[in-house]
Amino acid sequence: MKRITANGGMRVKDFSIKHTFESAQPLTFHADYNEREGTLSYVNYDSLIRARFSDGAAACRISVDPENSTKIERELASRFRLGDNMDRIYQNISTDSFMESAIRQYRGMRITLNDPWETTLCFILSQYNNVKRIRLIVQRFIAEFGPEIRDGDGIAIAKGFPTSERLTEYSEAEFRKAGAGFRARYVANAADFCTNNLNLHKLRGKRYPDLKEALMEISGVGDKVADCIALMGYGSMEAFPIDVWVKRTLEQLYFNSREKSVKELHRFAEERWGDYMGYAQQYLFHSSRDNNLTVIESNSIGASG
DNA sequence: ACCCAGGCGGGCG
DNA sequence: CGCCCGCATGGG
Repeated sequence: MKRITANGGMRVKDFSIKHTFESAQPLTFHADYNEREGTLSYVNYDSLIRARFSDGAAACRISVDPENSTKIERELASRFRLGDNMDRIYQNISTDSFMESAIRQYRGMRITLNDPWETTLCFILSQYNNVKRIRLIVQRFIAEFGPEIRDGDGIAIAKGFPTSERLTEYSEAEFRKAGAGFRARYVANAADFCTNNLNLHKLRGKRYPDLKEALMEISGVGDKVADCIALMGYGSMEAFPIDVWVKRTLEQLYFNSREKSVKELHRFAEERWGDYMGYAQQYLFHSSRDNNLTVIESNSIGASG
């Protein structure tokens, strides 16, 4: 699955940087990806991670700076879950023609594994919001509240993701000015709570139900956001975040467009996709959203043209 | 102009 | 438990 080649690069089967980056995960909100060049850069804690990717039918080729290739490759392997057994995952979530075509269209899209606080902040900002604007706000947070990242000579090269501790030094009004809107209060509460009351790193290793319960103690983190944090901040594959897109799609595909409660949909997902429901959710979410956006765009082009 | 977005807390019955 | 409401703000 992962092979080290002679020049130090990696080849990874069933991995697509494009589909992963575009699937509205925390990385999407703050990383810088140039599709034409195949370059990705983002800050992980205090270091700037840069890599070049080329998606291919057989595998994705990844090359990094040989200087500290071991460290960067370890970070990429963790962040993109390069160790996942995609054959087994695809086999388990290919339950019907919709899932089969989603896998065909977005093959290689991975669930990412991100820092728990980074994930928490991103998804608090995501509520009742759209992807483009979430990205805008997250990037403002980094620019205005994030730490300066410096190279070996002390020269500033980037800004990093602001820790909860750092954010306690700013006020709700400042978060509002950065575009957080009504979520500004949740951000202020969460930053304080996760700095003084709840150590997110100590939740690692907790079972999914306990993890979710603990996360929901944070004001501004409800059922859906807690599932997002469990999935993308802790790697709990039993988490199945149900947002407006997933809800609509599940109802249309499997319930003849009849309204179902989130609780019923959770039960349905657990029964249908079991241990890999988190992955099933990401393919449902991304394919329904991406195809819908494509339709809207082509419609508006046709109407205005 | 109107509608929507990876929802949540709070108030109500 | 379920239902309903307000919420800030940029883009289609």
